[in-house]
Amino acid sequence: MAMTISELARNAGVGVETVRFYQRRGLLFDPRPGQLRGGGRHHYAEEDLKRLRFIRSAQRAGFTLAEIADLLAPDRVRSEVRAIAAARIENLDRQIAEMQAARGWLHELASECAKGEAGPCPIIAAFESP
Amino acid sequence: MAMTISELARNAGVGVETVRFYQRRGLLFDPRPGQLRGGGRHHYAEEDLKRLRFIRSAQRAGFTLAEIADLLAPDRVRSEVRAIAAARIENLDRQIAEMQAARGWLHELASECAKGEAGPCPIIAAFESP
DNA sequence: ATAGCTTGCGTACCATGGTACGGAGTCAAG
DNA sequence: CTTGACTCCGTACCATGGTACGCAAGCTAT
Repeated sequence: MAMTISELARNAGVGVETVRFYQRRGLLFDPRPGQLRGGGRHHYAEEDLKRLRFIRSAQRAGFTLAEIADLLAPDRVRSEVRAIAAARIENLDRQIAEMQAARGWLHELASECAKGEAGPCPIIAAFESP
Repeated sequence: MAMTISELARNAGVGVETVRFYQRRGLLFDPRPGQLRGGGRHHYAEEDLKRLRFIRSAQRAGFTLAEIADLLAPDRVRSEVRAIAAARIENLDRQIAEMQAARGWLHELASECAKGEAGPCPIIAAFESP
C-alpha cells in the first residue's frame, strides 16, 4: 500500500523525476508531510498512484498539464468536468479528422512516387532549383 | 511570379519569421543569391512557395522539421521516399487509434460524471486526500 | 558504525517549433 | 532627398514536458 517515490513511479510507468516534476506543477500531492521526512520512505498511498494514472490518461487525451491541474482543482463541479470533457472530445475529433486527411495526403504522395521506379521522386524533385 | 519574403509567407499562410526560421534549418533555399540582394525584393519564385506548402503538409502529417529536411535531401530516391511515407502512415494509424482510445476514456469519464448532478465529479473526487 | 542507496530540494539543461527584437542596408514614392 | 516600408542577419526569448545533476540528510544492511 505505502510506496516510496520510486515504487510509485515504477507502478505508473514514469520516471522519479517526472513524479517530482508533477509535484512542482501542483498535479500531485507533495510527499505526505510529517511522516518519515528526509531520507524516509513510504510516503505515497494508493490515492497518489490513481491520481498519477489519471494524469497520464488525461495527457493521452490531449490535455496539457496546466489543463489537468485545472481539471483536478478541488472545487470542480460535475457540470464543469462534463463541459471540459465534451470540449476535449470535439477537439480530439477534429484532430483525428486532420490526421486522417494527412494520411490521405501521404498515401497520395507515395502512390505518385510509385509510378515509375528509378531516379528521385518527382513530387519532391519538383521543388529543386530550376 | 516573383515574390518578396512577406508575399511568400502570406501565400503560404505563415509568418515571415517562420520562413526565415525554415531557411536557417535548411528547409528552404536562402534568398536567390546574386539577384537583388540587400534591400532588394522579389527573391522568391513559385518553386519556393510549392516547397513551403509541401513542408506545411508534411508537418501536418506529423513529420518533424528534421525529418522533412531529410526527406527533401537532394539525393532522396523513390524507394526511400516511399519507405519513409509508409513508416509515417503506420505511425499515424497508431496515433489515430490511440486518440480514439483516449476519446473513449474521456467519454466514459463524462458518463460516469453524468450519473448524478450535484457536488464534485466522483471520478475526480476519488483522488482527494483521504 | 559505516557503506551505499534513496530521499527531498533546487537549479540547470534539453528538444521542438517558433516568435521577437535591434541594427543596418535598400528601394520606391512623394 | 527624405520617409517609410521592407529586407537581411544575428541573437535572444517563449512554452511545453520533461531529464539531469549535485547536495545534505537519513535509512538499511553488513
